[in-house]
Amino acid sequence: MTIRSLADHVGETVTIQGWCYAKTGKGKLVFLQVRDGTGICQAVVFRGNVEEADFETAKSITQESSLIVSGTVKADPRAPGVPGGYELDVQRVQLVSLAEPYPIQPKEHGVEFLMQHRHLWLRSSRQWAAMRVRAVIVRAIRNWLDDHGFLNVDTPIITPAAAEGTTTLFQIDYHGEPAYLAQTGQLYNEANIFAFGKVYCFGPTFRAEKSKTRRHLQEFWMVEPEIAFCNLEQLMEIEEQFVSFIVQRCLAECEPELKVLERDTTALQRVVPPFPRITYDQAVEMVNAAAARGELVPGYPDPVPPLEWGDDFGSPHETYIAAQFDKPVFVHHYPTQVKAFYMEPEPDRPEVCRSVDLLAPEGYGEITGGSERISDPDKLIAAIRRHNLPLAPYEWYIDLRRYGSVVHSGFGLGVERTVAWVCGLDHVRETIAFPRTLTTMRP
RNA sequence: UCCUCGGUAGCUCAAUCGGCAGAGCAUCCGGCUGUUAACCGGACGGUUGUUGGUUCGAGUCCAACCCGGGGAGCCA
Repeated sequence: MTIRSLADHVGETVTIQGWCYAKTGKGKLVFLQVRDGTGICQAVVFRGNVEEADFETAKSITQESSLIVSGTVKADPRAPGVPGGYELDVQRVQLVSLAEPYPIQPKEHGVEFLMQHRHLWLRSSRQWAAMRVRAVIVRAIRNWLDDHGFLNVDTPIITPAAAEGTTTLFQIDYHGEPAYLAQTGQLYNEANIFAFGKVYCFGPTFRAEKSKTRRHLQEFWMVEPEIAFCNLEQLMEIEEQFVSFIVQRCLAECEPELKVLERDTTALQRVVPPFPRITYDQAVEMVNAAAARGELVPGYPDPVPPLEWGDDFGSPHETYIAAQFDKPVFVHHYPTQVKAFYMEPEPDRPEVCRSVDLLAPEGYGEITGGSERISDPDKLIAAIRRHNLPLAPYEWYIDLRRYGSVVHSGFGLGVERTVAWVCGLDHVRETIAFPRTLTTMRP
């Protein structure tokens, strides 16, 4: 019997095993908020309805003590909880283990304190809700890809030097040879599509960036689909279907969780195809027009900074652009010089490339980044040289263009940013059970 | 790396001009039949991040360092 399904058992006598989330009392009444992992339910212990010993037990129970309660399920609009509206009229209370004084109280705490108690903080309702939404998002990701002909082929986490500069890579010792934790599985994905057509990898990735913002973790999860016989326009169609499915699945399955998180779901209901598409050129114009008017960036104290054509967007630019739309927005055809070497330049305008980022609304930033990949071996070799990268480590990658090359595209979606956006959380550290931030590795 | 804000009781915070270290919550004891972060009464609780300096006197002023929050750059 789970609290999640309490509504289906009104009038029945049920047993719940869980933990005491909170307790209040009033003389001959004790109200226990009981958690069982699926929700929170109020258990009402009235002195006249239980054995004297059980009433004394209920009175003595401390926050987070483990317990087993039996009682009759009653619908009562006064009953708090998740989903709420139902409570237990208790007949039996059994203490399993009395908890020592619990450090986390149902009130405001500082970030540092909560992070030090992450192993306990996870029990709090908002953290519980976010982890459950994350699990639904992960399942939706896999379901959609599996149902649309993508084969899950995971890529290595230990990788040799990519030669793109190792400052943002975590180095490890590979039997005497330096190796690095993967930042992406994309190059391997490109090998895999030639064997399987459509693939995705899904796993943790690592960035040793000195980033200390609400959007950054040192270790984060990314799903990277890659598709053979797919150009940039087709890629955007796939992305909008994929992202919309994820969001709609959360709306369908996570109503209690989103309520706990106090998420305004009307913004999420709008997330259906098609998403608006603008070019980098148009985005620069928008930004510079706003800068000329001295417009403020939502959430920032400063006006929109102006931009030179050819510069990559900063966070304030992305936030401003995304705020002009009430859905995620595609920005495509970035300058070739600011993007990775493997992105296909536009044939009749090589200063821009066939790349696309998807910016989430409400300041959650870039949630996907993708592109059409260079499919001609000579163009790829030229691009590698232009970026001053050594050819030797990329020989296998160039090979992919030598043996049956095709137009192909792919993208990566950051799980934590997606969870933060869907949940309306203001920091990605709350979207993963044990976040690795610039300053926190414990617990 | 840079900018910015902060560090006082287990937690969240206060302390006026540099002049006795204070509350609420939590915990413990007592009371209450509808509580929602309950309420009422009582008790317990301090190396003011560290080191040095100025001063009759420093939580408060100065210097250096440590730790944390927010942001920039970079990125998903």
